Amino acid sequence: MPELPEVEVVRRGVGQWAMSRWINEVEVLHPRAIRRQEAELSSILLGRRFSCASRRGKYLWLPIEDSDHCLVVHLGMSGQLLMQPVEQADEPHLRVRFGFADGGPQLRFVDQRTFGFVMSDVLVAADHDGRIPASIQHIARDPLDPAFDDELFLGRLRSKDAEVKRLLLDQGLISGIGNIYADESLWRSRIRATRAGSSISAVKGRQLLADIRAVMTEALAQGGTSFDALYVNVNGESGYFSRSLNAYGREAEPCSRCGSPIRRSRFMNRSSFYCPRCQRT
DNA sequence: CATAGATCCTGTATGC
DNA sequence: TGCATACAGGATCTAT
Repeated sequence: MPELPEVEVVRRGVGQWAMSRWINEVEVLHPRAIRRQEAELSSILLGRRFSCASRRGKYLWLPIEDSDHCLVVHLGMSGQLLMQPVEQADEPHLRVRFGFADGGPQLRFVDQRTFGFVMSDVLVAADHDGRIPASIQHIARDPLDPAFDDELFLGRLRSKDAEVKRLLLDQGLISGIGNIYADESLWRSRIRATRAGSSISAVKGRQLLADIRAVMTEALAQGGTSFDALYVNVNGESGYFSRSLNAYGREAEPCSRCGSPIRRSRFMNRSSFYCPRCQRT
């Protein structure tokens, strides 16, 4: 599932291959993928160029040159942004095609489970620098953002009685974390997912934040190696299986720290993996 | 407001 | 072999 590191790899790929090229085609193959705004999408994009690729948490956006608009992209669970040659056959779950006047590789949005989307949006002033899409103003900065406010996050985390894992998954509190990196970060910090945010000490909270950054930075470093010129290689799944996971997906396998079998439990309609010995509370 | 749970979706894996 | 069910989970919505 694409989380912050995977989305960042996509951002770099799109930023390298889809910028400053005149857009002359927007073809929508599935209305759900664009939240039913086909007319807006075409009108803001045709005859224009993307100027750069930005990201906050799991959200990507591509500002449009000489415009207040942008293309917002969320990969959901199974979304992919691919750069594909024009002659390449359509993918089975191709949802939107963006073609360029230079006849070079197309930008394609492919999504099996249709939780992802691409949509047009207006850019508005952000709290500090630059502008962000209006629809993601409620998304908190992510832990790799230089402007992320550690103390603000820790204060909010420690003021809530909700379970710490749910708080990590709350994109309004800290963005970019999904089920996999939540489990991995909690494993590193030896914190049980069900613990209340208010029970986390300031010291432990800082350690958790450091572990979140460490696991994401390591994943990003590994994701970057599989990058290919014509294929923005982030389908979220293929990359991360090659990574060194300590908890996620390792039910019944020995904890790499203490040897106890990793356990799995249901939580928030999804699986949680943890070491019952290392993560006592 | 805070919190907990349901819901969207479809390909793959598993059970009988 | 065939059919039914479980599972994956990001974000949003609903109910309490």
